[in-house]
Amino acid sequence: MTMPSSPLKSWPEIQAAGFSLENCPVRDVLGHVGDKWSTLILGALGKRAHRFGELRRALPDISQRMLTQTLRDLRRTGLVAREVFPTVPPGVEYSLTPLGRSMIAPLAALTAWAESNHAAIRAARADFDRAEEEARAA
Amino acid sequence: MTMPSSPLKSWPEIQAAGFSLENCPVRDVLGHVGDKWSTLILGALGKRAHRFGELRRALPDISQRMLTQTLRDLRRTGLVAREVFPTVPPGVEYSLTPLGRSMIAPLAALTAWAESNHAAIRAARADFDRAEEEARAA
DNA sequence: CAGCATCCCAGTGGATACTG
DNA sequence: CAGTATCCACTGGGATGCTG
Repeated sequence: MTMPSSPLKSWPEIQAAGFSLENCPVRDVLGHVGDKWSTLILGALGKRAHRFGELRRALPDISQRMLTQTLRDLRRTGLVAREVFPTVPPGVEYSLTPLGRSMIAPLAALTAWAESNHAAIRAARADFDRAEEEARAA
Repeated sequence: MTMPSSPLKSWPEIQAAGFSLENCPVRDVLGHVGDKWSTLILGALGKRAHRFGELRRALPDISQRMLTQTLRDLRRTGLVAREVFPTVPPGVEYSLTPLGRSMIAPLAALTAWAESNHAAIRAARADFDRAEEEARAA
């Protein structure tokens, strides 16, 4: 997702206008949720702690740049913990913090919703695209 | 958020690796969640149906380009309905579909989580940034 | 009023190469 | 092994102007 570096000024008005959108943290969280990789990483770490390389293998399509960066972001938000083992070769283990674990439930609720409604969503998409196609033909 | 136009091939492995991430619809939904504007629009429409212009006013910072585009996307996913009133001047009303309404609950669960934990998140960020600052100083 | 088209820049994220 | 650094292509999204 695209999070603006400069804070939006008018969110107070926005949230007043409609929803439970706090100043920033909500956006931060939703940013992670919408992020292509964050949820995948959170999911993997939800199962068990992973080493860096394990995560790479678990998420075949992620570049190490994105993995590093996303992990950094998740750590910064307090969702993921990093532990370094001063062995040779060095090992680094990532795991969910208590905060991160507490997020799994609501996140899972959303993905569960998505899964149980994915038929409807696919149908809606198909309908929409078909209707659009017809419109273009006319 | 950034959704890839070309589907990822290896998600089967990815989801096998860790989480309940269906082929695509879940990503579609999470994309909307992470999107800068979708949740705001969903929230506004969750309160009541809005006209195009009302939405613009409710979301002061959105450009009409993004509003149009996001609404289109939400309609395509089946979350939002559009009704045209052939009046003069023409009026268009947007509202949540039943599917859209059913999504509000899990979405609200997540934003609720974010809100009740935003203190922890802010603290984590501050800690992280401070530690980083120290590291740079050293 | 609602919304499409064009232009354009900043930021995101991939590939690759290098380090502790 | 676990990153960091550089380069670069792509696109998300803002501003502006036009149409039904």
